[in-house]
Amino acid sequence: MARLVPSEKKVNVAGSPHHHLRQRQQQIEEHIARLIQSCPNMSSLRQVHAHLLKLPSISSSVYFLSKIIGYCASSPSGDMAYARRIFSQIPHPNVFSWNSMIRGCSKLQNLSRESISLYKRMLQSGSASPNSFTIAFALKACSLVSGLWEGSQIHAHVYRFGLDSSPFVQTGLLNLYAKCERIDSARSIFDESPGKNLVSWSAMIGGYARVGMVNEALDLFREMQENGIDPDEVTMVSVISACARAGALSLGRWLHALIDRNGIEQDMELTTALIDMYAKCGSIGIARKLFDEMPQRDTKAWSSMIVGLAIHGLVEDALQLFSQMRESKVKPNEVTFVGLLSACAHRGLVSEGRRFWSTMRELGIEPYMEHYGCMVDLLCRAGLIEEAHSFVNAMPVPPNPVIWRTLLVGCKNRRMLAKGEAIARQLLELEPRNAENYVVLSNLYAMSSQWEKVAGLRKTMRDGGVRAAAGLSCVEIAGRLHQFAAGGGGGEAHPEMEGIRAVLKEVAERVRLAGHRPATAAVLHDVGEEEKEMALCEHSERLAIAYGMMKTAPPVAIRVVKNLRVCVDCHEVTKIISREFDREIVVRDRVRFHRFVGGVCSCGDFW
DNA sequence: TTAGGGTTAG
Repeated sequence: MARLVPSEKKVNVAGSPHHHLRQRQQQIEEHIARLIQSCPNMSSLRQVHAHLLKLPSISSSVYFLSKIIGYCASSPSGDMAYARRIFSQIPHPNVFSWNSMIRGCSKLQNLSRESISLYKRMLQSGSASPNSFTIAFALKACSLVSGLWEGSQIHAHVYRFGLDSSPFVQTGLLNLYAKCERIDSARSIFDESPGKNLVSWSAMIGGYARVGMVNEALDLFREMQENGIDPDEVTMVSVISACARAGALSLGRWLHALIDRNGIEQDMELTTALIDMYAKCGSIGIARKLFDEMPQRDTKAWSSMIVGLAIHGLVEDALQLFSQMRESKVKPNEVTFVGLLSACAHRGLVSEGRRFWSTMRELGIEPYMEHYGCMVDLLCRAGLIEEAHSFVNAMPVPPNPVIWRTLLVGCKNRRMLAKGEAIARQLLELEPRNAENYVVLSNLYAMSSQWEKVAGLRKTMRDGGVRAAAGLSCVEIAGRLHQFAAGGGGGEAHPEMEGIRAVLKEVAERVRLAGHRPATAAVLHDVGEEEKEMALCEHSERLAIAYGMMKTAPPVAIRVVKNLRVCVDCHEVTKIISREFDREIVVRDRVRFHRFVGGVCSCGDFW
């Protein structure tokens, strides 16, 4: 179109030849834009491109070529390789051409790096100055790859180019810092934004939810409404997922009611978040109902339901759901297989697990650390420690601490002292500051009555300033979360501790009469048997359960969320409580659910 | 041509 463009020096007066020329040019541009936008897919775009190439005055126009790049960048079927070829033919790209390239690459995880380097090239070339679009797209790319360093540089450019007042730029920066877990920086951007809108509030709430700052997310959600801003489906996804993490069922139910009351659209993302929330808060039945009623389900919807069933020990249902997923032609992804493999591990289904491993490879899904972790866990739980160890040694990527710790736990459970020590050496070399590693090894020593080694480990931890994480359990009573720390300690004691101790005493007596003998080996302290029994009785979940017994009556279920795994003794005792006191007790530990009814646990004592 | 959202081993 270059030949059609009038010289800037000439005056563009209405009625003059230049004015007509300009009008004609606009008509052509609009026609081309419509033609490109109406393309249903890439092949028809290619046809349009080929057709227009016959007109040399148009085919070399920056406007026309940029429109084609814009199509590739925004259409779901867009082909960025095609866009790249066209872009390379533009000698002097304008800001729109650069933006389209940066945008197209920023939308795809595997091209995010290219998006950032295009942004750098744009600055170096000096052919165009970035505008708010450029910055928004480049920041998006940085947030996708957690590129904090590159993002900070763009943050500096924002001031240099005077773009700091753009709400799109502000939200882009907020989101970048939130995705890079720099939540304080994100909050500063948020606090300093003069025109907060629904998008910025939602981005901040989502940032808190993602890093597990659940209370902050929920507080901000309330504050947003107090500021007269109504949440939409995107905001709700963030608060619902915060509830899922916290295990806050009644709050989650209240939010679900709010969605219905406000007529917020329940799209696929929101329904999936609700399914995940109900599953993680112990109401797997409601989760399943929501799933069954979905008009359409994508990979994430299927995966979240499979994972939900798996953490509830409903392994057969999870596997059956996977068959249905295959029948419905929805493609499983990496996460689906994490769910399936962990389901198999929790039920000891070794051959099924191996089969899924092969299926995954056949579908062209390359296993990553989580999948290896599941396989090691699967083999260890089935007692195949040697095979698990060989599997780890044959991994094409270096095993991470989780993998070694899984193996170590396997050794501990089978009381394999020598092998456990050897693995612990590798683990502690890789991760010397994680208290959990010492605790597992210490338990292995305690189970083998190696008290001197237990004492030695405790000294190493003390000298190195490594502190074990406190066991914490929450129980929700009338919509409020009450937290308990192991031993009743860890800060301020609960105001009703006296009553709780009385319940615990009664529980201990009934449990003893039921013939239970405490499994004291789970206690790592080098102390007498009686003290060990005492220590067990004050594990955080026992305090939480006792409080639940105190404050509620059957048939209300006692729902406990714990930050660590349940120990063998607590598991046994909770089974007995559920029978002797006729209480339904649902415990979510760090990994999965245990539902105790009538003296039986849903995990089948395999966890 | 712009911003915010759902599933992931122990």
